[in-house]
Amino acid sequence: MSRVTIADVASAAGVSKTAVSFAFNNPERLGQATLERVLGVAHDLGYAPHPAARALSTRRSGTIGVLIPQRLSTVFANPFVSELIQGLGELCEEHDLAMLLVPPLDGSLETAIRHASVDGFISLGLTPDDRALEVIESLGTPAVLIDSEDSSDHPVVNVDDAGGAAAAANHLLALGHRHVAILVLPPARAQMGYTPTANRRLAGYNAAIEAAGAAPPLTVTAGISVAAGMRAFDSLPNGRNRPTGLLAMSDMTAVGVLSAAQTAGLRVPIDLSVVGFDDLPLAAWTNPPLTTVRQPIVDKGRIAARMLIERMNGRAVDSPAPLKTTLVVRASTSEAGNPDLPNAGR
Amino acid sequence: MSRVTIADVASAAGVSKTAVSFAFNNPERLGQATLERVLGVAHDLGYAPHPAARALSTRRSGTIGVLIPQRLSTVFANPFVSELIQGLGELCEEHDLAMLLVPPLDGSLETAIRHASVDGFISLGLTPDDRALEVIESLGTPAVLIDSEDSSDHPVVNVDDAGGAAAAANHLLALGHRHVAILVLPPARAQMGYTPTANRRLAGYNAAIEAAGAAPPLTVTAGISVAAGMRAFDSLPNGRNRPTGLLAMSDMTAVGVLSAAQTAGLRVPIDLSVVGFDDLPLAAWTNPPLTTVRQPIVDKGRIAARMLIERMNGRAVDSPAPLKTTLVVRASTSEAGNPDLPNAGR
DNA sequence: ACCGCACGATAAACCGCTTTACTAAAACGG
DNA sequence: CCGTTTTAGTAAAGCGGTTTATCGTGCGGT
Repeated sequence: MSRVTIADVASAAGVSKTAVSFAFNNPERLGQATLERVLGVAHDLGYAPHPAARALSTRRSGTIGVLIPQRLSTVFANPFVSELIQGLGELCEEHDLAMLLVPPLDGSLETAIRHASVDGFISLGLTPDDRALEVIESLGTPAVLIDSEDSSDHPVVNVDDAGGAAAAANHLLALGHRHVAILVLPPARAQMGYTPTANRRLAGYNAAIEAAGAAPPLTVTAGISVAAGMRAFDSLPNGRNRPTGLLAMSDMTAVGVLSAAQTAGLRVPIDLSVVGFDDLPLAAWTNPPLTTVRQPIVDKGRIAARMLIERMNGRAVDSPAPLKTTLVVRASTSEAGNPDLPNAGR
Repeated sequence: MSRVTIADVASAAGVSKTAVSFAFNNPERLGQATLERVLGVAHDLGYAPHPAARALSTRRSGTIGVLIPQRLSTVFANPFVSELIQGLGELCEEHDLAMLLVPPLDGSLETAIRHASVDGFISLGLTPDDRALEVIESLGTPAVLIDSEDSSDHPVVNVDDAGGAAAAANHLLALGHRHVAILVLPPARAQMGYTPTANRRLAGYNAAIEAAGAAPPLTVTAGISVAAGMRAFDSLPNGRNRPTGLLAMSDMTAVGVLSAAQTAGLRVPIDLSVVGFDDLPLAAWTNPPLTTVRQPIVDKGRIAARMLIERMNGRAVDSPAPLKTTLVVRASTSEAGNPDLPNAGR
């Protein structure tokens, strides 16, 4: 019942293990006749080299690891990750690589990293000083960071978060909104500051608002989920103090706001304008369709994977310029209503 | 620069490799003093056993493989997979397992399977006679099938597709729809028949329609994507031959229909009722919110993972009864309009 | 007839860890 | 005080491949 090994093939074909190995990895070193015979026997026996043995001896696993900063069930609730994986996946398939999801192992991403048999890591949203990255460093495994800060150690692929955020804020400001609230992303991992991404977006929002001379915005922390968006909406001040425009750092959060606002009896966008971030596919189908900042998530994955593969092949790469973000105006934003009119009740 | 190995730790601690190994895997076989010393040295050196070496020698990789029947970019465009991964992920984290995504390797799932270093496989939507499963068989790796047919070889976790489909069809019929079309899922892999899932749902729809004595439904093949849904809608007969009710086998397809129908000037649900399948989270936010058949996707993942882990530990498990599906009525369905009235144009 | 050289194939070391004997020393029982 | 367990630790044999260095052989050249 046990797996057919290289020795089985060798003896069945009447050659040495070396010959079998060469048949697969170095065919030109074998005579035509034996090559075919070995390959034939191997195929008949259904032989395939044991991945772990191969990995041990070649020091290559043919796998890239994707560091999941939180529990899989929370991270995969955000379609952002799916998009990213589509991009990463494209390159993986192109290069015959498998993809290992690496979530924290009993709470520790560091130990998970140590246990992962991969040739390279993609990290999502970790600050360059995260302990996890030190471990990767000490392992000598190449890595590419997505949504991080420029770091001397690893190349980073980012988008123009600040620019996108500013565009979103300016959009609301141009529509006459003067009372705006920001829904800021929580830290990726416990007891750390905002993620680099959140910081840049926050800066972008604030800069635009300040430049317009509007009131400093209210900021509320809201996770990346519909439920978090609903909670965030509910925690907003009510009545005439309620902001007329909301800047969410994630489409999922924005969807939650949409939903909570409407069940509270508000009309979107008439009573409340909301703009998201990401432009996930679902942003086009929400009710109303979501105005949001588009970032090229799939590209991000593609580019990061391409860079990682380069690094895995020993070539140096440097971080590309931040990818463009663009505001996509749909139907969740409109002119600010007259704040003196009574709003629909809650 | 090279990785710190067990020999390094051994010599640094003045013991044998065996002792170091015992320190981690068999602590009780070491004296208190040496145990602590070894552990200390190992920690200081940042030692972690090489995963491949460990896997080779223990014949365990601490990883489960998820067979992706198509390209990652197409499969992950369907939030269904994200949900499933959330379920699988919960159990993986609980049992300290990593998760390897295994898409076809140059077009062949079989070779991808051979190259995957995993302790077990989860398969999505493969028929029990798929060649891929034979390979798994020959490897002696345990597997659990999701959305397949009962098979003597592997346990299967399914939902009550037929029941759900019948409920959906009956819903439309009860609303007076007599002219209904079915959007059936395409085969999972080239040159194969419908997926087991598609077959069961089709049977459920047809049984209900037949029982109601309604006209045999038009069936159109439509992939699981918004674009496919849009195409499917466009391919429908126009004018008074256009069905008044649509049964989609996936929420994504249904969303595409929603969108295409509305841009064609139809009002949903007045001119066209559509019901999806899955009850993905996004079904609640579409415009209008989608009537759909709910299946417990996350549970499916959880249960499948639990079963696989049991099997990996040598215990036999048998397939559970199909999980319940329930119709969730939202706003994309309503009474059939009078077919004699002119419909809004296309 | 001899030398040198491709060519084809192989033996053996190695990758880094686990685990099965096996041994030396210490504890124990009578 | 001696034989018998226990305890603490080790040497060495795998696990299943890859790869370097080596070895026959048949062949062309002079």
